[in-house]
Amino acid sequence: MKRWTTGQVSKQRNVSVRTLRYYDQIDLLTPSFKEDNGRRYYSEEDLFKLEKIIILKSLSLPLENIRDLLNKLSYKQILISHHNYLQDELSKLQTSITNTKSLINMVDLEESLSWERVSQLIQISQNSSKKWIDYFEVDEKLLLQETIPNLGNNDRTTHQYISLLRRIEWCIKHDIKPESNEGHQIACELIEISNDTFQGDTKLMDKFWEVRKLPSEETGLYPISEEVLEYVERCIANVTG
Amino acid sequence: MKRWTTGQVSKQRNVSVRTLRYYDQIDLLTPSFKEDNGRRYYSEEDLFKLEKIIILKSLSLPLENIRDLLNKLSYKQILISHHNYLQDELSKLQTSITNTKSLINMVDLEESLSWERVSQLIQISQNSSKKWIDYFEVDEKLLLQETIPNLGNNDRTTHQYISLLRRIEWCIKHDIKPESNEGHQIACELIEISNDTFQGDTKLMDKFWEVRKLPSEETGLYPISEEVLEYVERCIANVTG
DNA sequence: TGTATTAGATGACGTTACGTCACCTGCAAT
DNA sequence: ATTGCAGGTGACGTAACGTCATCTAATACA
Repeated sequence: MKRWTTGQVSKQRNVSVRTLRYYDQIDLLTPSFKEDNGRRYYSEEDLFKLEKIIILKSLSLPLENIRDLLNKLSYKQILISHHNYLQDELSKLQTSITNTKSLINMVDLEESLSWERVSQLIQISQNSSKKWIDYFEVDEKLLLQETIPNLGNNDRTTHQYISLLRRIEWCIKHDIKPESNEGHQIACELIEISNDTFQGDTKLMDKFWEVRKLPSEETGLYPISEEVLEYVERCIANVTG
Repeated sequence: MKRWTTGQVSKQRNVSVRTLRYYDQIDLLTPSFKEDNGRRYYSEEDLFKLEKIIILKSLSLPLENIRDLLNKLSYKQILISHHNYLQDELSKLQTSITNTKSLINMVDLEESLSWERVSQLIQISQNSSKKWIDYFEVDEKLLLQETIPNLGNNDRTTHQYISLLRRIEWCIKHDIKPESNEGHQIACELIEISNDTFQGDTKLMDKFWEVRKLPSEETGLYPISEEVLEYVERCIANVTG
């Protein structure tokens, strides 16, 4: 029967010798053989046990709990809970990534970050976003998912869309009416982008703007103030009406 | 101007009050206002700083290092490194998931697991010992390396860059011309490293050196003096021209 | 207005999962 | 014979807080 020393196990399983000694000390993994000279020798079974420990540890389970669990759980049970854990982490990671992308875009697009905006964005992504899409029908979803700028994207449309929002904010700040030339210009560009996005489906477009008006905590969309939304409505009404 | 107490920040950003006090204690995040009664009040700026800290911490960067470079890195640089990190985690997770799945299948199919098989599978997913610094760009590494002494960074390229810069400074001090033998040698090594770094992308390489000419407060990069830059240009021109 | 209930502050000690250090031992190799 | 490892045993150190006990000021409410 094969036996391994601490050093060999250490190299093989990428844990420190100290760790092995520690595990022995706290009675988590005691090597099957211990000779008079005090040396530790690990059996194949021990290695499996170590592997179990490593997996359970990766679930951020404290060693004390692992010790209690080790003999009660089968390898399969452990693997399955590990798998579930990984899946959880995966979805967390994915929202984290979109979130980070959004922030990067925000830094790019806004000259000065306001805490309010950033914190809104962070908050939204903390309670699992992506809810806005639930307001739509299956077939509508397909189109939207691909085309709606969600700030996590780096595409041109997103940038255009956001720079338009910035321009609107600027207009509001400088008291330039939606009925002015600038407002007209903005409306035209908005319509162009929208046509692009919704591929001429005006009904869907209207519905989208309805959803837009809901609070962003609910929809998980990039937060747009009431003022801006009103401006959009008015300048578009001015053009199309 | 808005101010937040420890409790409010704690709830908002999901960190414990103890943590905030600790960060104050170690001079990592000292609240902008501290009243006679001893209470801590955080400003908007403080919140941004906290957010930066949280992100850098997620790269498993020790708090001490975070303190040293918090002011030297822009929000965007931090976000991008974070993004790199997340991408890395994602691919690690994905392989981890696949491996776990196949292990579960193995347990299902073979009544007895052989250690050899299992260990093969697990070994693959382990060896990526990236350090936090690896999530930054080449040029940012220079800054980091300089800011945080004894970084223990094994990145050969960064070391080469720094030692070359030292050599150039030495040459300037001792009035050794870029057209000299030593200058020639330096140029050759520079070109070699650059080729390595940018993998033959000369455009990117040019841009790299262009950016270097801007003041470092603007770029947030490792400051290289005019003299050194000129030396670089001259000795490279001497070789390639 | 007085009082009860918090929210906040300050030490001080505890915690986890090891790292690190000093020093000792048995054994194979030169 | 000695030298160089690979192994061992305490003992202390560490990071990033958690968790008391105790005190004080701010706020809520009767």
